[in-house]
Amino acid sequence: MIKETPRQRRYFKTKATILQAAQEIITEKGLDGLSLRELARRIDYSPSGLYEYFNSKDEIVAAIRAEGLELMRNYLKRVPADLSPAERLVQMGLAYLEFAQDHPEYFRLIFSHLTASRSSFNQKIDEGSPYHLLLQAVRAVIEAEELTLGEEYSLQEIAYSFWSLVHGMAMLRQTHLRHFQADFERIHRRTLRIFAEGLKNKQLSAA
Amino acid sequence: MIKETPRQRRYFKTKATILQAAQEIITEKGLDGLSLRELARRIDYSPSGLYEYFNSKDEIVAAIRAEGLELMRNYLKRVPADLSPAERLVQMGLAYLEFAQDHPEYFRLIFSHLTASRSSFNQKIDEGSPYHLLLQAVRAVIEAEELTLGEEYSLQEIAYSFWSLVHGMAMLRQTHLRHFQADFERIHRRTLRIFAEGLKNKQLSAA
DNA sequence: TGTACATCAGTGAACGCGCGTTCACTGATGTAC
DNA sequence: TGTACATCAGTGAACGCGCGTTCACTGATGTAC
Repeated sequence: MIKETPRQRRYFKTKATILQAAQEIITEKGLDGLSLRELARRIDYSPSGLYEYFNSKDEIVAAIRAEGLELMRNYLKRVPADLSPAERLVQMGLAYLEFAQDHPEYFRLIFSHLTASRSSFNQKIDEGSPYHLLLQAVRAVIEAEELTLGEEYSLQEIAYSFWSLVHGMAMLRQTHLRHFQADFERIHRRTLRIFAEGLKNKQLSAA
Repeated sequence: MIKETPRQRRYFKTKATILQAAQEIITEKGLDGLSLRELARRIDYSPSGLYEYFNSKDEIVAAIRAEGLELMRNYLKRVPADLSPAERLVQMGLAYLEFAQDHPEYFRLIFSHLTASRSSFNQKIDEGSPYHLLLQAVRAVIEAEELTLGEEYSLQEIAYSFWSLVHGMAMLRQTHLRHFQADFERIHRRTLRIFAEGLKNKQLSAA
């Protein structure tokens, strides 16, 4: 194993400090509110000093986006494996919503700029990606019920629909319904459950 | 009827020109790309001249947002009334998606800043608002089937779910899945149909 | 262990940019008699 | 219809701001002998 020199340790520590401060600013003021000057001010640094660690502002933002994506993955992976497939799918959706609620700025950051690496259903899915986790959960429901899907409405399309549903809930809650008071948690749980139960319906492909 | 003076006519015409140019810029470069200087340049005007018609940049943006909302309403109102209630609901969702696809910048503008005027399910709904149109379509489906809803999962919650579904589809398509190739139109139609048919299921409230 | 040197981390000033808004102004348009 | 005056639409320069990035630099830290 390679030993870390003090210099390297210091380097990584500073880098982490920068990212943390940047994340705080984004949380407080949104992505538009992030400037290198303020970032430097916050950690008692000169703006030019940041260029020792990152080549541009974009690079900093990209690093934070990656952190956010990792955090989101963790929310989804935290869902227990020993639930019934349908209930697991529901919990998956709720975890997605919880992430969006707990870390709205990460959520916005991820979806405002990060474009999917795949460009069609045929391409290989990045294992461990949020979408992959979701797709597996949907697959488990289908397989548990020994359903055969209509050729048209494939597994991936169902996963996409489920994703759209929770994504829309998360987005609306953050934007248009920001000040709307309701027991969203209960509504979401009920809706997702109906969706998951609906998957068991043999007539899926007949619509 | 009050006669329009030439001065007034000219005034409204210029105002419209400004808004149109602003809308074009937003379409081309997004909201962040809109500046009063460029706007003025485009219509051969000085930036300060704009203040004859609007008190601030925000006022211009707000005017455009209102236009966008009106346009969206038109998309939804265009859905024929003589369809079966379920099919009408489906068409409503597709119209929403079509609007988002045709006018992505309007769509983003509306949902990035415009906050719902209501703050709970109990408050009165603004008639003619997109949400009101949607809610009526959902109501028609329920009534046509003579269903009684479980007390918990009310009409408005169903409308909210449907809205979330189409909203998520629209958002994902514009952001994360921007470069993803698929027959979205077909997938959307199928999914919305399943949703609408699902509403007829008596067990709705038992989930 | 001490010294000479190389590398490194961080600074401060400056560049060049575009922004929204204000304000004193002027020439054109409309109005009253 | 002509004239004197008021109103109006639009200009151009300036204010004050904050931005990302570059660059010559310096003092601190590490390295080789």
